[in-house]
Amino acid sequence: MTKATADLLQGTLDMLILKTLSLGALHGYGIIQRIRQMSDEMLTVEQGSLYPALYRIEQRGWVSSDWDTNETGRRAKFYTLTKSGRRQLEVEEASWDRLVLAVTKMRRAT
Amino acid sequence: MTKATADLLQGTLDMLILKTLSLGALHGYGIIQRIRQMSDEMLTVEQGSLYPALYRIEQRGWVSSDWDTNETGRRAKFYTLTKSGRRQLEVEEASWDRLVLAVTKMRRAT
DNA sequence: TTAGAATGCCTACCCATTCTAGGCATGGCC
DNA sequence: GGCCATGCCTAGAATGGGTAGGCATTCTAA
Repeated sequence: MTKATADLLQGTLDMLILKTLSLGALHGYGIIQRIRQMSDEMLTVEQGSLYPALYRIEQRGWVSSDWDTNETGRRAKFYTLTKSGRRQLEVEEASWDRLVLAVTKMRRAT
Repeated sequence: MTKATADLLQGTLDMLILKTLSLGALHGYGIIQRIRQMSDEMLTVEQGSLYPALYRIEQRGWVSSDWDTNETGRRAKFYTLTKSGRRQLEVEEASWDRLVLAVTKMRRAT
């Protein structure tokens, strides 16, 4: 049984959430869908991973949330990236790049 | 206090170990050094991460080990990549590539 | 010569994060 | 009415990397 999507590596989810929100405020369920489509269906985030992650991220001040109504008239909790969240996104992208670079070096080594 | 090296993402260590051993058998302490130098000092694996990882990896049949003597005459436990380990390395490199690709797509998305 | 650094292996415990597997409510559609 | 999609949430398991020790041997510098 081949999985359609790879498991995330631990530590990447925050970056993906912050990146998603950097394109505009969104509610949890929508974040999952947006990550799927932005990654061409390669990444799937489980609800059981997302909601605790959102909680953590909000505690750290990287997002703020408000209950609102979406375009179809349903209540949903919208998350907005804060200034500090935007900085955090840069930090996480930088260390992601750093790791990818390091692994690339390793892969090339002989 | 800035860290000289980033923490690894959970799930990358096995790949790094297997990759290192794909260049030739080596003992634990040497694996740590080789990972450091192959990554241009960007990656540091702690002993407390490495030895349990080697144990796991050996249990899974990806490496085999033998006590031997190194070039300086000291006893050390040398790990050798098995056939199955070589396949596993390919698998892990493929899913690493897949993840990097997916994240790259996400980063480019608007 | 002797202290300490480097080499070498190992373990117990901590900690963070993701996944599995549920639960619940509402709304749209057949 | 029944089912699926949308929407939020939680408890607990599993994973795996880090911290912080312990131990023995060899090399090196004061």
